[in-house]
Amino acid sequence: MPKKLTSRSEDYSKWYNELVVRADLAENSAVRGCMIIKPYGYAIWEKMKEELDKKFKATGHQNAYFPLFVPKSLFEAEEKNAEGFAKECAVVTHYRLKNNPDEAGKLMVDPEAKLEEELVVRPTSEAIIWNTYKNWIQSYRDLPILINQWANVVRWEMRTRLFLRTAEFLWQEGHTAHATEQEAQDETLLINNLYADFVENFMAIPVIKGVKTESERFAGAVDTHCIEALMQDGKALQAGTSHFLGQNFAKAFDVKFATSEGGLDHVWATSWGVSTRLMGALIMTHSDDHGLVLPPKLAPIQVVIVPIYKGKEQLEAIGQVAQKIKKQLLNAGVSVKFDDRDNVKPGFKFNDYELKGVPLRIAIGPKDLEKGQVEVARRDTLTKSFIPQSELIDHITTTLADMQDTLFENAIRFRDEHITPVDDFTAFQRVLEEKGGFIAAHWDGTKATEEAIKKTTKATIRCIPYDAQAEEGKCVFSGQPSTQRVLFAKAY
RNA sequence: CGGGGUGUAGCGUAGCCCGGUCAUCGCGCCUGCUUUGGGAGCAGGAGGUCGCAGGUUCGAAUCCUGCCACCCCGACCA
Repeated sequence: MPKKLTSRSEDYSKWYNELVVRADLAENSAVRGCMIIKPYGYAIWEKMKEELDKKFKATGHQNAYFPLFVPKSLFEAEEKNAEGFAKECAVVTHYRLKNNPDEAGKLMVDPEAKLEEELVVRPTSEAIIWNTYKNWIQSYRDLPILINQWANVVRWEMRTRLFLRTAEFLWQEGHTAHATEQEAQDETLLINNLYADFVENFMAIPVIKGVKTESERFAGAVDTHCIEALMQDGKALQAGTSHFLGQNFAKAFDVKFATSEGGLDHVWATSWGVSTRLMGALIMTHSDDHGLVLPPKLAPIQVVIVPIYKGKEQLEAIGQVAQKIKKQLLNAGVSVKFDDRDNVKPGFKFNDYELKGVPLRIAIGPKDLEKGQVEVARRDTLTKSFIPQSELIDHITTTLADMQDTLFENAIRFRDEHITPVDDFTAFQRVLEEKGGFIAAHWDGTKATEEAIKKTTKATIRCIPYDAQAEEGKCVFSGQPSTQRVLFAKAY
């Protein structure tokens, strides 16, 4: 755990924000609660998009795009969904500005240009998409529809935080329509497992797969499946969700299809999404006091080559070797940058690439040229070693693979050490206060208990894990009988 | 919307209690030379309506009033 994160959450907050800014990932925009994702940060997002897209397509999904604006009447069609998001909607009411007659050079909203019907800026796209699906679906032959869209959405949150909760954020949202309940249930599970696979094996962030309780469920869903991650400060982060929507939206938007048996039925639906929030998870899972640590699979730059030289002649000699190495690495499928900038010193570059989380750094100086070696530094362990140039490519590829595994293993170890089984409420509060992390405790299954625990401890039920084992016990709060443990935590 | 805090150069800050050559310092930026194996050194330089608007005073970054913005803690949330 980074040493700057050891005391109060306030320090963590400061550390996190500073890290984000200094690692050149993002900054706050002039627009309240919005975020400017800088090129280096966006490159990471693009790597994530690319990998997710591959997975979606491999499972039969297609990309499409739907409008940013949702007419209010459509938005309110599915009552629970509308109610759940109503408090955080940006709304377009006018379509024109005009010159302000009272103040030269200033504009005002033209009262003549009031929209007949307000447009909601999508906080999520179920409404506009289901209104469209209505026209696309007549027969069971039109099903399933398996569509994903990459988009921005707006949720007017009270308090925002870079990557974790911004007023506008980027995400993908999948919206599928199926002929049978079973098929929709299978889809929900398929995607939640796909998310888990992506987050664990690509981002090296361990997650717990599970189902949300009723009060944590997506507005309008029958069931919400999720993946929950644990951050270094002991708080949980919902990293992705996959919802089984039942026939709620089909009924709200009157989407019926002719079944193969000649009947008429409402279609079954799912929706699912992950967002730029995952980048927040990335930062808070792997980073240390030296900056970001990126798992090699999603690092935009996997290897950086830094020359150490005096004068042009040395730079040229080193440059030749560096270019050769660069070419070999590129051929081996490794992304490389040769940083021959002359206006900053090597020490500056070392620190800069550590801050940016570049997995491996190769330094080449005159001494190395003589010995036919290079210095290789590893970001995660901050260790250095000298490698003969002849063995370099092998060394790099195996080390990158090893880093990916090691980061994941370390994160799993941390996570597992922070899952604490607890059987009485005093211990519950103490563990939450002193240690943080997940608490595995019995729960009587009632909303009232969940509410009461949240009120007294700020901890919520993160999920009922898929792999929760049947076990007789008593609710940690009410003492009522319970059949399995659920996971509690303070969450972002 | 409740409670607390902060607004001084691109960023981070000193000064405010106790009004008067106080607009301080660091980072960054520009120019030049020297540097380059872990965030360079020296010299010179540019950059400010002290959040905004009133008020008190001979005089306000400093005191008073109002407003605005941001941050933190609650409620809400991917």
